[in-house]
Amino acid sequence: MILLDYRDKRPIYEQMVEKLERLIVSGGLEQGSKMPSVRGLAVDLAVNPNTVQRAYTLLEQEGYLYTVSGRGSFVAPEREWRDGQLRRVLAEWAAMTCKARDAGLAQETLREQLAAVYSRADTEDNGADGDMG
Amino acid sequence: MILLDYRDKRPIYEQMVEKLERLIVSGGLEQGSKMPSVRGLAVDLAVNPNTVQRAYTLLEQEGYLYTVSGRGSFVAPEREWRDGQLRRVLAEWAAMTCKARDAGLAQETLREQLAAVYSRADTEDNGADGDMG
DNA sequence: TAAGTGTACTAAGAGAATTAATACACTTGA
DNA sequence: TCAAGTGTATTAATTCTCTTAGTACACTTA
Repeated sequence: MILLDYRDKRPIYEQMVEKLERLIVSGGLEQGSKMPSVRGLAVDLAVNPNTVQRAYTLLEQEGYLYTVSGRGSFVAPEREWRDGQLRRVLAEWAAMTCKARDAGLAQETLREQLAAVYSRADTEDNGADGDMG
Repeated sequence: MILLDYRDKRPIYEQMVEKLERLIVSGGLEQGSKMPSVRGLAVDLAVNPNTVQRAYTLLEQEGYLYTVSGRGSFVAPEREWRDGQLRRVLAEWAAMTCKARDAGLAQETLREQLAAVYSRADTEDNGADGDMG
């Protein structure tokens, strides 16, 4: 199902979350389908069941899975995790905006930057080098 | 000069950075004046010189100090650190905005949120010199 | 040269984060 | 009812990063 990269410095559970998340978003796992059991996947990947459990818990918190105790974990419908995703990012963004406001940045400045970011919708990440002077 | 709080769970160097930063911003240390030497302050606070060194390095990166090897560290002029501060926060904010954009949030949504954040600027009333160009 | 300054490198210690071990609780079907 | 499957909780061992300390080096000035 997924493959672990042992050269990856991140913890196993984090790696699993990323890969499973990607798998779900890409449609590799159908909505409503049953996930492998905690123990099953643990054996499969040769890790401790608790590690799988941790990954599943995180995925559930993000809305990608839902769990029925005694039955198993299942892939959540897209609107569940998509909304959750957006909500989470928006909350984080608002917090950052508060911080910017408190630091003394003017609303106009941020509005300009906002427009700038959306005009260059090509680059990957890290729009850290803007010109503001 | 400053006083360490040993009940504070944060690392010493971080505490020092905060207190010295506050001291500089408040005008408690005059621009261009010489900071205590790394060893001097270390003895004064009963910590290792490297800890002071680390705090000074961070303060320098943030523009609060400048250093001349063999001579000492000095308080930087206000425009240095004020601009640096704003630039840093703005860069962080822009990065976060890129992330929000990539997650699929619409520009309109962020514009609304931006306005919302600035309309409830209630928690702090004083120190309202928001001149930044 | 000597005494002051900041700097670089390495290692020890502490604490948090990660993973493992184990026992418990729920659901289903024979 | 029981057995085999499932997720869950608690605690312990381990690993690892961060912080701090020790020490030696390099630069500036008098």
